[in-house]
Amino acid sequence: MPGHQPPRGRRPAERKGDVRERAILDTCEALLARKGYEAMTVGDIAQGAGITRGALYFYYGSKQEVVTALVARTVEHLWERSRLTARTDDPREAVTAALRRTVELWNEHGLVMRTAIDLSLTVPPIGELWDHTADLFIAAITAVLERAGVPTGAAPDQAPAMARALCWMIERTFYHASQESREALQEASATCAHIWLTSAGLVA
Amino acid sequence: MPGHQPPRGRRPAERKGDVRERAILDTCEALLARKGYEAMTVGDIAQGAGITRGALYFYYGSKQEVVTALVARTVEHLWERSRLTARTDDPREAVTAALRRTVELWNEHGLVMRTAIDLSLTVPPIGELWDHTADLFIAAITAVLERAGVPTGAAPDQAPAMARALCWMIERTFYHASQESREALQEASATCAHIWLTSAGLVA
DNA sequence: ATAAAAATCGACACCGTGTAGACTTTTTTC
DNA sequence: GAAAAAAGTCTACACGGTGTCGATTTTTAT
Repeated sequence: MPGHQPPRGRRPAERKGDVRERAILDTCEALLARKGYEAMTVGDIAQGAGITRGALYFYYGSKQEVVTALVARTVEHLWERSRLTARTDDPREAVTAALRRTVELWNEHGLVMRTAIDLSLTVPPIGELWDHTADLFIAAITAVLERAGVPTGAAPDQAPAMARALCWMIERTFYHASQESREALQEASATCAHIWLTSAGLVA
Repeated sequence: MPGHQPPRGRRPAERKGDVRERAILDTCEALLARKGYEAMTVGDIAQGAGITRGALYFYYGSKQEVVTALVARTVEHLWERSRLTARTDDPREAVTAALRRTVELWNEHGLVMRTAIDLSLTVPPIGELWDHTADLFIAAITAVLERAGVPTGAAPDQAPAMARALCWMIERTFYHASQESREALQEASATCAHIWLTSAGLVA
């Protein structure tokens, strides 16, 4: 975790396999875009990465494992970005900042994010990854709601429950919009912002 | 469509195949609950319905077709229920009535509804079925919002766009809750009601 | 009763998966 | 820089699920 372990000499202490691994994940992402999860075969991925099926199984035990690794790589990115987001005291500003960031994430990683959502049910490790990601968002939304004066508590009309519903609204709305176009994503963002602000009592 | 064609004699003019078809769909639903879509095999369904794989292919061309038929049967039910819902003039009442109905639907058909959502991407006919269903809900929500004074128009903070976002919020929230318990569904309903009412301007 | 239509079966060919064992390349160690 | 170990790669195979075909039996209509 802390690591990086800058190679003692000045040349790459990078295993050949590390390069292959990245090639596999990149190919997987490309194929996901071109053919979709179902149609994509282990042979396809191997071929795209310039090796045979047999060799691929040296790295990953199944198609699911490959995709899980891809999702993990992407989701790592999301967490990174969340951590780096500037804190602000004004709830209104927090909402627009959060949604702007979300638009960026979906623009860059929409495909993998949609795949993660689709596979959450069937591939448990992906489900956990995505649940954790959602929890981060929910926590962030909860914080904003509370700062805006929505009471904390377990009741269905208090911050945590509302944050969960708003999170699902955003997830699903962006999920659909990201299949359409950048503009759709932009509008989706505006709509979500409006509902979020209204339900936080921040709109007269 | 109008039909029924009450059998001339007093015996069933019901093809043997009609019974089998129902048996297949019922078995499919049971297996979906027990093993999930991926794990369920055409052989399993056939066996459960008391026939061989070969015979099943006489009725349906693939596992996807079977599930599509099951979704169609269920969705038919949803449309039916929507049509029979009493019209009311008070928006507040309309919201609670709509959500009460939604809770009932998810209680009864949660499994198939979740399956339909999961397969919307990969099985186009199911995608169409579900899109159409969603459109009905969106139209209903739009109507309530407009009656509550939210302006009509294509802008992201006007009725149609908001209705879409609210629909996705409800879908996703209920999707998750229906995996938990009846109580979760009940609370989900309360939270959605609160956000819906607030964003319609119906909560002081 | 008989002919047509509907339903069922078993066998087969195909395709994707995952594993095993032999072989080659890269890295480490002395 | 040679030998040993580790990492990487390949081909071949066995398995399981799919969808199709032609033969056969059962049901329905006349």
